[in-house]
Amino acid sequence: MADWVLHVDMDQFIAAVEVLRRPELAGLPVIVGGRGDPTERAVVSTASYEARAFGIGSGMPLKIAARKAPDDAVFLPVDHEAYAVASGEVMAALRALPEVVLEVIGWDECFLGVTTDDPEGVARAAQEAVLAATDLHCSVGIGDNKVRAKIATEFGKPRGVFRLTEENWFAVMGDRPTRDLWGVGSKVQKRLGKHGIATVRELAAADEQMLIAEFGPRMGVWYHELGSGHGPRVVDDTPWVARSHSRETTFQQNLTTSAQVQSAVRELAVQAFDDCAAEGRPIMRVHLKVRYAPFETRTLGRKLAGPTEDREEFIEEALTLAGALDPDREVRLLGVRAEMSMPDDADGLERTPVRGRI
DNA sequence: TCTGGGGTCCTAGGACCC
DNA sequence: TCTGGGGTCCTAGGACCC
Repeated sequence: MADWVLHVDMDQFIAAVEVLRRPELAGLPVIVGGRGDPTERAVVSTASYEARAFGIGSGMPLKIAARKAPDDAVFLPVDHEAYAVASGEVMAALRALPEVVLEVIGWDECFLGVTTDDPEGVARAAQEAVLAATDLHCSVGIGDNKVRAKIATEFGKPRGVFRLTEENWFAVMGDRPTRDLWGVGSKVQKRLGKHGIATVRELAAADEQMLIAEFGPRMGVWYHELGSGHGPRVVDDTPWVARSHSRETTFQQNLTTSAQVQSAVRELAVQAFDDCAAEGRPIMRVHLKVRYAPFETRTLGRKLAGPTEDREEFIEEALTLAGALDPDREVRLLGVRAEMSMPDDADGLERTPVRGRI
C-alpha cells in the first residue's frame, strides 16, 4: 500500500451549477460573470465548454467575451450563495469516502489523501460519489505529492483521471513551458527566461544559487524543486483559518474627486470590518488597494496602533490611508482589506508557497 | 481588447537593539 | 571620529491562485 494525493477539480463548476438549475441551458454557450451584463466592467468567472469553443475563458473581460460569443450565448450573473451550497455538497460527498483525508483548496477543488494500491479506483469512486450526490462531473489528478496531483488534473479534463509521478514527470512535463507549473505566472516565467530557462526540464537543471539570487532564499529553492515536480505530500484536513478579509469594488464610472473616494473607502471599510468582526478576532492592519485609470494597481498598508475591535477606529485608519492617494488621478477600483490577529491555536500553521487557498 | 473580487505568502530595505 | 555584526520588527509592494 502506498500513500497517494488525489486532486479533485470540478469541471466548469460555476457554469455546470447554473445549467443544473436551468436545464434549458444545456448545450448552450453559458458565460457567468459580474452582474451578467456584458456591457459592464467585469470579467468572466467561468465559461461552459460550448462557450470556450469560441475562445471565451475565465478572466476575460465580459465586453470581449460578448464580441466573441455567438447569438445564442447566455450571460448570467455570479451567484456566490448557490456555488457555496453546491460546493458544500461536493465536499460532503468526498469526505464520506472511506479512509480519505480531505483538504479544501477552493470552491471547486480539494486534495484527498489516501493509502491504497489502486489510486485510479479511488479516483473513479470519487467521481461517482460526486455525480451521485450533485449531478456534477469532476476530473481527478493522481500524484505522489500535491504539485503533481494538481498538475495531473489538467490532463484528465474533462471527466477523466490522470496519474503524474516521479516516473513520468519529465516525459509529460519536461518540454512544457515553466508557466504550466502551479505557482509560476507570467512574471516569473519572464524572469526565468532572462536566465535562459524556458522549459520545466531547464528549470530542474538550473543552478540553485542563481535562482536564490534572483528570487530569494525561499522562492528560489521552491521554483527549483518545482522543476522536478517536488512538493508537499501531506494532506491536512485542519479547518482553514482566514488571515484577512477584504471588500473591493470596481466603479462603472471612475471616481474623480477625493470626496467620492473618501465615501467609497468608508463604505468598503465598514463591510471589511464587519466580515472580521463576525469571526470575533481583532484587526491588526489595514490595507488599501487602488486601481488608477487606465490600469495601474497600487497597495498601501498600515499597522494599527494596537489590535482593535472598534469599527470607527478602523474606518479612521482606512481614511487616513486614503489621504495618501494621488488626488489628481481617476480611480476605477478600490479595495479595503482588514488583517486579523490569529487565534492562538492557529499559530505555526504550515506555509507553502503554493497559494490560493480560499 | 480590456482587464473582478476574494484571498495567501514572500521579499527588500529601513529602523532599532545589543 | 568612524565604525563591527547579528537579530527582530515593520512597511511597502509584488506575485500568484481560484
